[in-house]
Amino acid sequence: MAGIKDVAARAGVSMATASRALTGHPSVSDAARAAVRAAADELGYRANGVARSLRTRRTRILGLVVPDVLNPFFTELARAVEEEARALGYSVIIGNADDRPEQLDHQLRSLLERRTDGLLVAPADDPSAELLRRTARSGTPLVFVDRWIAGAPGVPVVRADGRAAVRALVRHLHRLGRRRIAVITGPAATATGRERLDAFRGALGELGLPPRPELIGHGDFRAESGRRETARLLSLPRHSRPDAVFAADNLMALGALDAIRAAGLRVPAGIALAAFDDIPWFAHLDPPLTAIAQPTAELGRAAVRALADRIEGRPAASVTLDARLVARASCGEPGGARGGGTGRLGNVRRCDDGAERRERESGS
Amino acid sequence: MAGIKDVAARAGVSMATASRALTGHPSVSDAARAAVRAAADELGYRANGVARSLRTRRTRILGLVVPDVLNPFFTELARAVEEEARALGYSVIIGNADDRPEQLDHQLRSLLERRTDGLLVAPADDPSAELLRRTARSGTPLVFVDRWIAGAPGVPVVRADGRAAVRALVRHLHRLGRRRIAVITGPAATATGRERLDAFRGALGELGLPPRPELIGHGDFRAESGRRETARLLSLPRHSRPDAVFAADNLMALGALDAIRAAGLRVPAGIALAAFDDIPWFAHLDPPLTAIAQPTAELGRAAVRALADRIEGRPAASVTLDARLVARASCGEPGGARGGGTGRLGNVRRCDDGAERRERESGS
DNA sequence: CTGAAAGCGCTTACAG
DNA sequence: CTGAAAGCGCTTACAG
Repeated sequence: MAGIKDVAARAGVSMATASRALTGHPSVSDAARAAVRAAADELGYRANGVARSLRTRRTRILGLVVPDVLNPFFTELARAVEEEARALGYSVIIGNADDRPEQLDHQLRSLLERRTDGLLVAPADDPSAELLRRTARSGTPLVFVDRWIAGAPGVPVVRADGRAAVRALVRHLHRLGRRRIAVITGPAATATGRERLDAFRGALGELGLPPRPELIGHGDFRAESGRRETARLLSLPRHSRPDAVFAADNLMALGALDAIRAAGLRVPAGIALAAFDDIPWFAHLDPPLTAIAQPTAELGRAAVRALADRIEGRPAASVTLDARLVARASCGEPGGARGGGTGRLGNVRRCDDGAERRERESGS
Repeated sequence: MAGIKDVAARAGVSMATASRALTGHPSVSDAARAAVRAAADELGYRANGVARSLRTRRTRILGLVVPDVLNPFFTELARAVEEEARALGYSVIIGNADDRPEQLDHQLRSLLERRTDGLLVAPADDPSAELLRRTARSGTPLVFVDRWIAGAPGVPVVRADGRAAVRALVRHLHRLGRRRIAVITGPAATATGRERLDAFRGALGELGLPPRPELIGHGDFRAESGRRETARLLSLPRHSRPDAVFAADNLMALGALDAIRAAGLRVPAGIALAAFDDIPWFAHLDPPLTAIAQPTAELGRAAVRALADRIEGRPAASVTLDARLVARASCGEPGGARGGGTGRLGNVRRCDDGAERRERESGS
C-alpha cells in the first residue's frame, strides 16, 4: 500500500510538504498542494491512521462500554453515540460488559490499551469497579452515561432522571384502582436500579400505600429475571398477590409477559403491567404496554458532546434530562382494552410529565 | 503514562528483554521475566497498542459494516460478532451505513484508514459500491455477511438461505386459505431483498397462484416503507385487496402493523401478516407474529471465523445456513387466535423446515 | 538468554 | 513556503 513517501516522491516534494498538503496545513503553495493531491489520488493513497495516531497521540476513537448491547435501550444509545461521534470526527468502539464485572474490566483494559481518546461508560457499581475508578483518577477523559458510580469525582454524568416519571406511573396505577403494586427492580449495584426503586417506594408512601416487601422482586435487567420474579409474584397466596407489576426495564417486562401468559392471566384485566424504557414494539404488544420513555438518543448525543469537551480541553458538563410516562392500555383505560396504537410510529404518547429539564453544572 | 522504557529501567533490563518478557516470548530467563512483570505492575504499565500495531502491522481490530444498527437482526448479529471476535482476541469497530451508499463508503474509508485487520460487510449492491469492490480486489481480508455483491470474486459469503423458509411460509398461508398474498420487498439492490422476492414468486407459482403485480410493495427494510406500502395495499379496490401480507423484514412488519391498525383491521381475521426475521418480541405482539427465523448469532460467529481464517492465512470458507419458519397466530390457526406464546422465551417454534444445512466451499 | 539498533509511517518543531 | 531530521512507543532480526 502506498505510503506518504511514495506520494511525496511522485509529487516531487518532501514528505513534510506532502503531509502538510494532505492534512490541510495552510502554509503550502497551491502548486504543491495540487501536485500532492494528484499524486495521492493516482496512488490511491490512504493515510495510515496508526502511524498518525502514534505521532499525534490522538486516535480519534471513542470507547463506549455498555452493560448489555442486546438491551434495546443501549442499542439505541449506541446508535446515537456513533452518529454524534461521527459528526465530530470520531469512530466508536463498543465494548459489551455483558453485565459481568470482569467483562467491564476486560473491555476497559482493551480500550485503554488501544488509546481511545476518551471513554463513555455505563457502569455497575461493583466493588471491583476499581479499575474504572483508577481510570477516572488517571485523567483519561471519561463520561458516565445512564449509570454512574461513587468514588469518581469530577466525572460528568449524562443521564435521565426517572423519578418524576416513576411517580407519575405509580399515580397512574393508583388512579386506575391498583393497590397492590409490585416492582421488579434492577440490580442494587446500579444507580438506575436504586433510583427507580427509591422513586417507586416514595410514590407508594405519598399515596398512603404500605410498603410490602414480598411485592419487591429482585431482578437484574434481563428477561429471565423478569419471568422468574413475576412467576413468584403470581404464586403468592391470593390475598397478597399483586394487581400490578412495574418492571424496571424493558427486558424484564418481556420476561414478565412470558410469566403472565404462562399463568393464563390477561393484561390488564388479570394484572396490570408497566415498564421502564419504551421501545417501538411496545405499542404493538398485547396489550400495548405502558412505559416510561427516556430521551435515549439525546442522552447519547449529549454524552458524546460532553466527552468531546473533555478531550478537547473544554469544561465538560453533567446533563440530566427527564424521562416521561407513556400511558397505553396495559394498566387499564388509556386507549381502551384494545387500541393504544394509533398514529405515527412509536409516537403514541400521553405524557403525564412536565417539560424537559436540563441541569448543567460545570464539570471539573 | 509509563512506557516500556520505564519498565525496562526499573527491572534493570533492556527494552528488548522487557518487551519479550511482556509478550511471552520463550527465550527470557525466569528471573528477568519476574523482574519485568513486577516492574510493570508497580508502574501500572499498559502497552501502547498504537505503537505495537505500527510495528507489528496488525491492529487486532475487525471492522463490521451493517446497513442499519437499529434493525434487531443486525444488532444481534453485531453482538455475536463481537463475542466471537473477543474470543479470538479481536476488538470490533461497528460502522453503521444507515442504508446510504455514501455512508457505506465513509465507514469503509474510516475502517481502512484505521488499518483494521479485516472487514465484515453486509453491503447493498449499489453501482457506487466501487470502493467495496476495489477493497475486495486489494487483498484486504474481507468477508460478506448476510448480503453480498457481484464483482467481488473470492470473497467468502456467510449467510442464511431463506428460500426454503419463504416457500414454507407461502404454503402455510395457502393451507390456511389465503389466496391474495402480498409481499413487501426489500430493496432490489440487496441480495436478500431479491432472494426473498424470488422465492416468494416461485412459491406462488408452484401453488398455481397467479402473479399480481399490484400485490408487490416495494419497501426498503425500514418501518415507514412497511407502513406506506401496507396502507397502499389496504386501499386497493375490495376485490384485489390482499388477504395476507408478507413483510420481508421485521421493521417493515412493524410498519405494516401500524397501517393495519390504522385501517381498523384485525390480524389475522381481517388480514394475515408474516415477517422475515424473528425477534423475541414477536411472540408477544397482538397477535403473536408468524416469522422466518435466521440463525443470526451463528451467522455472526461463522463470519468472524471465516474472517479470522483469511487474516491468519488459512483458507476461508463460505457458509450457508438455513432459515426456518416459526408459525404463530398471525396467519390464522397455530396457537389459536390467542396464545402462540407459551413456554420459554422466544422459543415458541413450530418448524416447517428440515435440518440445518451447511455448505462449505473453499474460498480463494 | 540478552542488548543495541533499526524501523513501522507518519507529523512537526526547527531552520532556512 | 519548504526540507532534513527527530521522534511517537513499541518489536524483532541480528549479533553475541
